[in-house]
Amino acid sequence: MSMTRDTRERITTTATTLFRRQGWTGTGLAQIAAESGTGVGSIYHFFGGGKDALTAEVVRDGGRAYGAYVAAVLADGPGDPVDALGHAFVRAAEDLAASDYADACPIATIALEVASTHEPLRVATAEVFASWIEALSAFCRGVVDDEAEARDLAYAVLTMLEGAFVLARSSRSREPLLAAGRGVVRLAEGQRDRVARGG
Amino acid sequence: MSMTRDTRERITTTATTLFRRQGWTGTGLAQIAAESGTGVGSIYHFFGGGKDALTAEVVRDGGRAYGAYVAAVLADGPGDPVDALGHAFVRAAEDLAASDYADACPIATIALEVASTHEPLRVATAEVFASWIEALSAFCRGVVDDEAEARDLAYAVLTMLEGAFVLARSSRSREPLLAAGRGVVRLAEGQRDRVARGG
DNA sequence: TCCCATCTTGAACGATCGTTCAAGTGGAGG
DNA sequence: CCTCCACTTGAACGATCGTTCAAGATGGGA
Repeated sequence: MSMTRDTRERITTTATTLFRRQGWTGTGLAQIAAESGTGVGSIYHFFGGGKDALTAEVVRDGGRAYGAYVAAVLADGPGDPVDALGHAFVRAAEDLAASDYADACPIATIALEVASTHEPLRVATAEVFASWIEALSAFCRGVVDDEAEARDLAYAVLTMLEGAFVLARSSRSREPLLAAGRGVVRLAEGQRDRVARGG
Repeated sequence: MSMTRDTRERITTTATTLFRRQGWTGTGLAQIAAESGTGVGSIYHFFGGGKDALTAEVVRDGGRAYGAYVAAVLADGPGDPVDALGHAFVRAAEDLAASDYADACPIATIALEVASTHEPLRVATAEVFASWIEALSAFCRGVVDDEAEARDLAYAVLTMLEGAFVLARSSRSREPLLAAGRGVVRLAEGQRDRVARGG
């Protein structure tokens, strides 16, 4: 019974990795079980709802973990929030290249696959994105005080990160992430200047 | 024999639609054949390489068609290039909502699915993205004269569009595209100002 | 008219999909 | 020690996957 925690955790972390790299429909439960060192029956023991239930937990937990990771990168970065944003994109580029361009956003691929085909999972991904926007909006208040403008900046940061992940994985290059990072810095800097000048 | 052109075209357009909505691994040849009004054998008649060959053509043709569509939207929009960019995001939001949040980028989902699993198709998606960056860079030269800065702006525009598509389809909302559009306008305006002021 | 290349059809193949379930394992609590 | 239950195992199910192929339909050129 001491293995309970381990097995369940191995299943979710393995599923997170495989969904991220191969997509949701492209990953079978047999592969998840095999790479977790267990059998398909154990997946159904812990996740009575089958693949859907496992995926829902992977989306929620993966989303929470990745949000915490990004928050940590922003907090550990340069003190100036604009520089911290730029730094985060450089880190993202390094991390992605280090994983051989495999491990980017843990839910983006799933989100696109289920958006028009699986309503409960679509909602799960939407909730994660919404929580990220919320957290990023709060951070962006350190750049622009206006709430609506901070939220727009948060959308700009997250959409550029997600889009850059797509281009970077496709081209196996850091350049999209680095270019997006420069864009974020210019945009945030411009917003700060605009406010400082009373715009 | 007069149906030849029609059948082949019906197959590719059906595949383009289904891949875009359900993903690549999530779409079977049987469904493509059925919704094309033909049989699986006909797919193999026109695409000897099977699903891979069909997908490669869908990626290339879909990428070319979508690039042309975006170019047309930019050309038909406001004369000022910055306003045209903003207008394009509004149009993208309207188009996406009109398709019930199903039809966004024709190759993004495929790109994420194959990036780490299918090298030939990964290269095909990368070439499409590269061609879009090339075209967008040329357009952005109308905003900033410096080639490197125009290219960075092009990366910002494309990554924001792709990322906003992910968030918009997931949340079934125009807001990510509209917010990204405002961000693009602010960024491009800032770049233009910076150059005008001799920055 | 007949030929033949082009195109269509649908059955069949082995593999894998998500799911179910019966049988077994093993360690904590009485 | 024995019971009990959480946990594991792996075989089996029907459905669908991508692919192959033999056989039939079609229609313009000799």
